[in-house]
Amino acid sequence: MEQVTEKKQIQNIGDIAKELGLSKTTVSRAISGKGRVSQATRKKVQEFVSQYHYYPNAVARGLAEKKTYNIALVVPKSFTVLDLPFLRKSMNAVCETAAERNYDVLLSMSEADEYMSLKRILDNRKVDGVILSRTLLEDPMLDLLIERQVPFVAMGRLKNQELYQVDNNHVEACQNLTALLLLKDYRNMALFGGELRNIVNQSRLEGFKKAYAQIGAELPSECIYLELEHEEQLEKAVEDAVKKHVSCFVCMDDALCKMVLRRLRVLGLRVPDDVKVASFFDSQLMAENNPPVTALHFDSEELGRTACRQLLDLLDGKQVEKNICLGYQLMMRDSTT
Amino acid sequence: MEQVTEKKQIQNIGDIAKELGLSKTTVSRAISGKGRVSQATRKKVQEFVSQYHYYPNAVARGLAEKKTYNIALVVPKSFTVLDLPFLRKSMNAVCETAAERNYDVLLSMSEADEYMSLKRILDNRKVDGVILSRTLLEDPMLDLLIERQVPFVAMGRLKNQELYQVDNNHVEACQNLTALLLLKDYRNMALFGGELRNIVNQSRLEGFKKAYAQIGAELPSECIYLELEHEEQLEKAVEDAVKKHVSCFVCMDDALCKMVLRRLRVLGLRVPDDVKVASFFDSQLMAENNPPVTALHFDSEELGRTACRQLLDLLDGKQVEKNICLGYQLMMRDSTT
DNA sequence: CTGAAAGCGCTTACAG
DNA sequence: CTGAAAGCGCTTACAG
Repeated sequence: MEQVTEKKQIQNIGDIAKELGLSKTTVSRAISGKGRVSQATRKKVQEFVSQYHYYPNAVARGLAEKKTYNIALVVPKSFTVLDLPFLRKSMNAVCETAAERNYDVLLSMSEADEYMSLKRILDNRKVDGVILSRTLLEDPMLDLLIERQVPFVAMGRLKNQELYQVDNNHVEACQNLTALLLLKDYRNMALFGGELRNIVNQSRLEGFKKAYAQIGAELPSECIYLELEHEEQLEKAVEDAVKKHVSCFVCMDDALCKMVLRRLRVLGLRVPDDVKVASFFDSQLMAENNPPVTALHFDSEELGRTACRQLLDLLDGKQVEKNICLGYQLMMRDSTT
Repeated sequence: MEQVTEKKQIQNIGDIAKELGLSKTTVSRAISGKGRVSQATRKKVQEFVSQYHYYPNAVARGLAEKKTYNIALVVPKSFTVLDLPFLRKSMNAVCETAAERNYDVLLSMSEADEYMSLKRILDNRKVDGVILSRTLLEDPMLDLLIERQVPFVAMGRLKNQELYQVDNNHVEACQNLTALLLLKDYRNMALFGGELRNIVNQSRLEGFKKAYAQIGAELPSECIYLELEHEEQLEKAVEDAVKKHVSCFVCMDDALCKMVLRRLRVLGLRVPDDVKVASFFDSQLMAENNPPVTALHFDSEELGRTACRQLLDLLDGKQVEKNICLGYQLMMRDSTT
């Protein structure tokens, strides 16, 4: 009476075992590749599996192995418009690298000092490890991760060098760009920077200072404007710098740089004829500006890929370098000629 | 000899049952709230649980219930710079809404016509449902989702109205903005649009046309430039429009609008004195432009929140509206005065 | 109201 | 090389 002519529904290894007259154990081993199974049996199982498009239930496997095959990627909830291409590219690279090793990425979007989203994920035991997309001084999330003993990797420099981290060499990059500008004899420089709570801004400041030390020039401390967040603060800083006859405006990132450029335009100062402009962070907007802006470029895909590999290797129990340092490019453009 | 004075490690409901002299069944029921448990027992369990910061293993629960408490969020891998704030905000809203209901979000980044990332996630049975962040005509991902019978919701209009989708009323929004411009007597209009494969661009075109029909004016078919992707194509289109004495440049999105503005500047045409400009998609860049650009604004957080609720309700077996339509705002700014 | 038992779909000692 | 059995940490009929 029943119609059983349809293609059998294969839901789990039990079904396969029944069809093939094997035990679940053997089927499991043939699929996973772990444990010894005869060539013939393995081939039989594998052919069956691919014929029926069977994929083992990753959740069940995880439960048995006490793993989840998921990692969490923590990204800032709010970000300036201009930082996003960088973030997106590194997210892309993380996802791709994870997928290559059959891991999935859980998204945790949170603001600074807010880690409930990550806490929920850890409480629910949904991930094997975590990737942090930026680093802050005194980040409560770090304490949470350390307390829970969850393996994690930070994209960006961390205060504690014993923690896993991967970063571009911002210090050296900023030092080199600053030194080049000094060598071009752009001596009246000003530096515009954001929150020093972002460790990357500390690195940038450090690089800037090192260039002066290297060249043997005196640091223009009165022209270093930091903790700039709002447009008004920046406008005041730019005006102050103009009063001090600054002729080379160095910005810590592209968002600040965009505001500086806008302000200079309002003040009627032309780039590069009247003043020079450079940025410690590149983006499409820097390249597209008229004139194009000299900037430091970082490969965000490489950053994401490296961080993800580092974490997955760590999860696999491999020996992993704690402190990986990546390179940078100096994009010399018209704004500093 | 042994030191057992430390706080006991509570790993699972078995441990709790042992400590409290109850069965795992009762503990499970007390925690989940399902099934009858006496007030006293429930209280005892709950107090124990919160004292020991115990959280049930979501993966194990999922396996038993045949659920994962995960959803996948599919976002485009490559996106123009300017689209991102919109995407990020809706992603944010999806994550928050999911978290409120104790669901997590798996990130699937993929290009058009490429669905391996999603396929992997579905094959591995890692999610209960899927949210699509944009809609395309003839999207192979849709076929995959339908074939696999995975519940999903699209942010954006779908050709098949029987599928779950939530969208802003782009047609009406574009119609209204166009009509307002026509009523202001900006009759020499041109429309600049991207790929019609993006369904939202179809809606925009439809709205534009409807406004002409509504006002009873003749559609300037020769000034409708579509499928513009590369800057050169757009430049040619702008020049052609200028030749045809177009005085109001309407752009389908902010990215195109930015290019149009740049081109008009190069051609020495001032906004709004010489020509007017409007965009069917708002962003920070439109508001910050000099002059600020009239544009249609959509609440991306509302979009994400609504899509996520729709999906989670669907997964809960609730009755869900198939076709949700959200509003819009007309941001009338200096570029059209 | 409570519990023993079976089950979710896997893995993995252990024994043969 | 292969398999029966126990286990991962939960849920949920079923019985009392």
